[in-house]
Amino acid sequence: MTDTVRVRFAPSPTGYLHVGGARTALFNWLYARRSGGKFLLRIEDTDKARSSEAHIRVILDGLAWLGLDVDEEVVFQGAGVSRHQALADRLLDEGKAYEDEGAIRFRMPREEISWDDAVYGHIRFQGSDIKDWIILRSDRSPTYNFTVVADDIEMRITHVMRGDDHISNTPKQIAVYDALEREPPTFVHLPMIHGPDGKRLSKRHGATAVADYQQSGILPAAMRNFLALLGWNPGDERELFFTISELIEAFSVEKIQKKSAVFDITKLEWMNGQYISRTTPEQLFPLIEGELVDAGLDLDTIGRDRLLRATAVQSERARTTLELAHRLAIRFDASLIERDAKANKLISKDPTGFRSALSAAAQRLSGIEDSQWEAERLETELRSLANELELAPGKVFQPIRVAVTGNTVSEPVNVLLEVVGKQESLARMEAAKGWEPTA
RNA sequence: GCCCCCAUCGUCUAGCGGUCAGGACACCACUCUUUCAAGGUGGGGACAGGGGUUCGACUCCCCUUGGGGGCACCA
Repeated sequence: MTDTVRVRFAPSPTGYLHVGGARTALFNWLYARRSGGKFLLRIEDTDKARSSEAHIRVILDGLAWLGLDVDEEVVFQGAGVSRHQALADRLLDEGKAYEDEGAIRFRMPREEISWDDAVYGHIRFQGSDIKDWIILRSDRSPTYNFTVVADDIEMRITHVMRGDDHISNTPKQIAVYDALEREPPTFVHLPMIHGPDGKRLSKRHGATAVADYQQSGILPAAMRNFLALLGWNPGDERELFFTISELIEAFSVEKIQKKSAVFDITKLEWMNGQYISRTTPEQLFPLIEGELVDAGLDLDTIGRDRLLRATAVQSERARTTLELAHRLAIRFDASLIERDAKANKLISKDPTGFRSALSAAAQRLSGIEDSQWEAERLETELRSLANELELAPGKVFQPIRVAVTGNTVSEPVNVLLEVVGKQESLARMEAAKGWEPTA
């Protein structure tokens, strides 16, 4: 089966997995899965000074997090040095390269070099515009453009899918394929990812590492979906892919964009919120458990049922799991309450009304049996209370919300009260009566 | 400086000679509501400019402009 598609992702271990690299890896992986081929990983560790075990680990972890599984043993470029040297010596012997101050320099052909790029179409360079370049340094270490070709041949790579910043390296590499008398692979150049200012995405734009997004509460499925749509579209108006198989099935090289794309975090977060709201509390909970413990919650005491119930309630309105965890923590630990500006405004606007609403509500709610403390009953009680007091429902509900959460934003108040529990809710309402109105 | 690539709403994009230039995020209204979010409805918002080709250009060609990338004994 020499026809089997073989693609590779070939990052250098620089310490983090850049989202651009992650997108390149994803496209390679999708292409391999779509075509029944193999997705390989090659670590470009020839620059010893920049490589380390930990850096390699980061790449492996990032790919694993995104769900991109590698089909064969990971290849380390550094392991092929003697092969690279032998190949360079061969070109030297054949007169296709020459010695220059101890290094071996490749003789670029003068004629036109071109290829049919799967994304950009026909691209041509004049060989005469490209200087002869070093393939083996004077210390006999091979250089990038040479090892890439040697290793892609060795790994029997059929499609080289990589960032379009490599377009101008391609003629050099094709010349090496020719010199080695090997057929070049199909080149599939991918447009770059830019920051909001149109410049190449870099650290000064903020988070650029996959791990940053992992830590800020982005789900891998959302990240995958978002990255897939950066420079590619399925050919119809779908934007949300809830299963990985849907993505694989929809993927096609023909729909890859030529224009670079701006990384829009707001849209990523929107998409993440879509995924979160469609994820079950059982699946969500393990993702926030660590955060809750860090926040000081005693999860055993709270109990799994209440935690899952609270997770379900919050999952509808959180855009990241970090936000989800924070909202949850507040519901189980009053000390985490931070009154926001709108809450303060509500209090200072009518301190007396705020307190009397709380008093009346507390009195009414304290009469509910512990076993009856559930959303439906709570709503009934509060509505009839508002009715008796001849107050708009919001005049009763909103002070409770503020007292219990410190915010003017939350799940429906009756649900909130159920989640927080009777004793705790009443305690919070009592405590809030002592809050000083601030301007 | 030289070489290469790119060009539709602010952003991601559909469009592959004849469309009211469509969708999504964001934004603004309205709606729903017990607040917010979500949801629903509606709105503003784009073919960089100039030449051709054609009965007819967002679409094809050329130029200009703009943007990006590359020109190492880095990867």
